[in-house]
Amino acid sequence: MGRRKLEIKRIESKSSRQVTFTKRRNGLMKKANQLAILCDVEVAVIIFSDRGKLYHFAGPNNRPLGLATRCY
Amino acid sequence: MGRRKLEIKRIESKSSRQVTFTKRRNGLMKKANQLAILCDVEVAVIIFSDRGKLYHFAGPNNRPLGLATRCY
DNA sequence: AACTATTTATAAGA
DNA sequence: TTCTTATAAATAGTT
Repeated sequence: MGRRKLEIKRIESKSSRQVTFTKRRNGLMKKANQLAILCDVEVAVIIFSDRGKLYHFAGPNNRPLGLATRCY
Repeated sequence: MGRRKLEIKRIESKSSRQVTFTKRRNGLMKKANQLAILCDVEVAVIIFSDRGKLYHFAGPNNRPLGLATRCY
């Protein structure tokens, strides 16, 4: 989505990969949150790279989104 | 997104909620999968309703997406 | 289940 | 790296 169609394969450039990661991570979190609210379900998203981990679980009741991510 | 802007709040109509759930669940899964591939990270998505659960974890290596969902 | 009118996400660029 | 903008993609309402 954007100026040009992007082929879905690993982005070789580290800097580009980092930029795309940040943008798409935010987008995914937003979508997950919307799904949770609109459809009244609980959603958790976990993302981890091979070098680090962070995680965050869905909240106590049935609404929040959990997101975990780390990128190097 | 779509014919009209949708306010992000619980969809009251059960049938509409179900339809939206299916559409957006698929969209979220696709986005998660793209993120995993493009950015070379592992992603898991878990969705559960108050009535049922299904879950699926990220695969053994660092690529696949895990998705779990159930909607009533 | 399909179809589009629109909205949203986002790839490049600035 | 934060903002902009052209374009691709997702999807709300409809058929």
